[in-house]
Amino acid sequence: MSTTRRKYARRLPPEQRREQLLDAALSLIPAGFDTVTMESVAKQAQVTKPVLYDLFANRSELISALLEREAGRATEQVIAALPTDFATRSPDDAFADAVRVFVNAVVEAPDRWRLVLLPPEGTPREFRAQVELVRVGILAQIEDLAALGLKELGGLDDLDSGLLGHAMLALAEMSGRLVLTDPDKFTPDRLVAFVARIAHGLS
Amino acid sequence: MSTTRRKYARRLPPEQRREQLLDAALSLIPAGFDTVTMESVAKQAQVTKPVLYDLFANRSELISALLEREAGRATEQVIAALPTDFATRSPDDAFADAVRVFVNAVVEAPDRWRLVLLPPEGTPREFRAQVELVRVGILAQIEDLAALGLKELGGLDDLDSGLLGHAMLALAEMSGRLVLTDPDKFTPDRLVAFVARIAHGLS
DNA sequence: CGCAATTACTACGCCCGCGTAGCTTTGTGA
DNA sequence: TCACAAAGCTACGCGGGCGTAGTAATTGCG
Repeated sequence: MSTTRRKYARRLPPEQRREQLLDAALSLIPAGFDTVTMESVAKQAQVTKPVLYDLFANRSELISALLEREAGRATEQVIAALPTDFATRSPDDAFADAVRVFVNAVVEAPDRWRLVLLPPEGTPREFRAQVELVRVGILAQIEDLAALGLKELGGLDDLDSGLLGHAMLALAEMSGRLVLTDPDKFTPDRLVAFVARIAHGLS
Repeated sequence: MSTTRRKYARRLPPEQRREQLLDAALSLIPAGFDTVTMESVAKQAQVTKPVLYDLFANRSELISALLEREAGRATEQVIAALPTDFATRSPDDAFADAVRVFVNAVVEAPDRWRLVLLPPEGTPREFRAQVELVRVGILAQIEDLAALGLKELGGLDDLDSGLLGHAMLALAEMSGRLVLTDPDKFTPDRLVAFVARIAHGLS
């Protein structure tokens, strides 16, 4: 019973192998994080475990590296969405625009954003912490912007500025989720129009 | 080396044992769902595995029973929060009141609601599905109410009624999350005042 | 063309959670 | 009081994911 030897996988330099392994892992996530085992990733990448262990010390490191990569890319997209000026537009238009850019980012990289907005089963604590961290950063920026906007508009002293940022973020996230779960019904345009209407109602 | 025999646990009728085991499981959840193993639950309840297996066929059934119990209790609380009439109050007041009742429910059973609003690591697909189902039901009710409210107020044709319900739910959930994570800063009163202000702004 | 470095593979051992077979204690009612 | 049903317990086998020690194929460079 000569155990048939497996065909050698194509040799790859570590850099490339690393990316390929992360891609393999990413592709498994939709089925739930628990299915992202060292075994399954190796299999998915058509490679054996020791190869995986050459590049990532253990499961934790693999997951961590994967999430770092994706979170980084996601963050960049959000940063791009945040308005920085009120010179040209009124604050509520600025908010609507930010939501527009954000929703478009979601539409363009749905898999990535599903990870953030609708995390699958078994999402590691670590990742949620990372997302939360980014969220807090974003929130701070939104709050600054909101404060600026309020000052510019004036006379909205009855609006709780400490909650406004949270609400804006909540609405943006709601929009992102809706466009992910039901893109036909909830188009970017429709969502943006709605949040614009809400923002407008406030002033 | 006579293996010292463990002291017999107090004998309990199945009904009672069942509840106790579910309580034990519930108490483990904050540390993440993965830590809710048959072993850990048995240990927590000061009982051995076969006892557990007498009452729950397998891990899946245990978790399922636990979630069913908690989801049921949570649902009752929400149903109670929903307004049913507009006779006495204006629609935006009705919404604010609903949020008030809801936030109070969260404050009164934080562990339960943390499970729903801030699910811990390893939350089973099954539970998320269950929550989602309830959510959809609630959403439908909210949408009905919102439609009714809009009709009553009249002249708000520019407001996207298909999104209003989602937004209301999103704000309510945001409120629940905030009161869970930072109860000192975000008191029920403050949260309610804020959503009331938003609702008011719309009309 | 052959050899050394690099990359990949085989084959284990370990641990831990699941689930079960079969025995032991408790405590109630006849 | 004691028998026997109900409730618990011990002790194991299985499977699967983790991580590693040692070996084999590939490939590029002289």
